[in-house]
Amino acid sequence: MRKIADSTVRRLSLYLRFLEEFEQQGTATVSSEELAARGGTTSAQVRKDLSFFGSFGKRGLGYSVPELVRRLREILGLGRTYRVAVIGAGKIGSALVRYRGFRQRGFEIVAIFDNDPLKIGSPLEGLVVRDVKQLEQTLIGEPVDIAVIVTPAEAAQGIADRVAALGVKALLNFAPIQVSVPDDIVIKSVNLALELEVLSYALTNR
Amino acid sequence: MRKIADSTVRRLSLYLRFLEEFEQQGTATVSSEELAARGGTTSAQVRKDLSFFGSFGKRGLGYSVPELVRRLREILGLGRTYRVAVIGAGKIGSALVRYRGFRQRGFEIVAIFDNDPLKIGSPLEGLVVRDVKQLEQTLIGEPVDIAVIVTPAEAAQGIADRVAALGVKALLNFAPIQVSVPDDIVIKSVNLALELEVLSYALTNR
DNA sequence: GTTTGTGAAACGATTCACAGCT
DNA sequence: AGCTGTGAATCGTTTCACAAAC
Repeated sequence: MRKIADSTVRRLSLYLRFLEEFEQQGTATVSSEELAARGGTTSAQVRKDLSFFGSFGKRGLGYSVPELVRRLREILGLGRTYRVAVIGAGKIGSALVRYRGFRQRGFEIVAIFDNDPLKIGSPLEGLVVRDVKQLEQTLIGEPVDIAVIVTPAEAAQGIADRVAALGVKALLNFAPIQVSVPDDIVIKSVNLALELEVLSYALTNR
Repeated sequence: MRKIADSTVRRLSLYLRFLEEFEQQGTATVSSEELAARGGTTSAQVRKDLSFFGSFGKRGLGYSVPELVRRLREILGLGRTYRVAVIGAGKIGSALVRYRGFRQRGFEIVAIFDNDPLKIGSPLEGLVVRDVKQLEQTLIGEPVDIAVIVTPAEAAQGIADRVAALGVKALLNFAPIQVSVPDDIVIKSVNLALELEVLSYALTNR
């Protein structure tokens, strides 16, 4: 499949969210214009984004909401559930495990790890915090699709290397550090400090 | 000042992080090549990014680490502290308040709000959770620079409107929804569901 | 008449490549 | 000799504009 820009995929995910709202309201069809208004983009952008994957609309009419929802779910690979491991049971890690949004969208957290003896063994949302030393032995038996790294900066690269060696193909990194992984592994980073500095820049230069 | 691309600002923030490491190690100078290797980009990109703001290097030599740190801090507006209000004392909101990284980088959380009577009045990291009804009366007396929205999706737009009306010029939104604000207000969103769907897409299309 | 789908044009960001300084 | 700073070239993304479908 042709290479699709990250920005396009992100917008598709947004469109899907809006379409789900429209579906709930019982709206039958939607135009690229309406979708664009909702997402802060242009109708041409919406049509171009969709056109990479096919022709889902009817000229003069727009898009069938249920059909486009179905197609976008398919494109984004949301027809299945993903098994997720969280590494790090600190503030953000445990907040993520408790967060309902994950499971709701098909991402099931199946294990959480930490290296702090005070945390290891304690219960967390139906799971038990495991010793990160058991990462390999746990994930070999019960592989996961996605690893979420929520460790301090110093530990993040080491964990990334270990989960990569285990064959995990997707990482979501919350550690405030640049983590490098082999080409065949996809990694997305959420870097709070960086977002704040972008705001700081914007506040400063006006 | 000329419009600088968001991607450029984000890289500057990364460079700063690396330079701080170099500084701690006592490294005196660094080349664009070294900085690029550390950040997963190219030396031309590093030089171009910096060139928007001036000429900070010495040909044949590279960049003075302490000087470039100073310049980047200045460019990013990190010479001051920012007052931050967090709206929403749920899982993620309270994790943010407890997170040390904020204050370390000059972002001081001065108030946290919620609408849940069970949470209102309870202590959190030296603060007391306030009733979100008191948002206006609190922030008029003690204005903040940045509001962090950590409410459920339904409440996010309303909160954004209220803080915008209070003159807050920067928002960081964690609610899984597209929030719209007037042009003169800068907003950055961290959307977990969206990041997961980008991973899902990448896992599906390989 | 309305709205899609899409080549072509415009725009923006990255990479190249080299002159100029140390 | 080494490395920066920067115009020029390239590459990628967004916007335009219109023919085709309904």
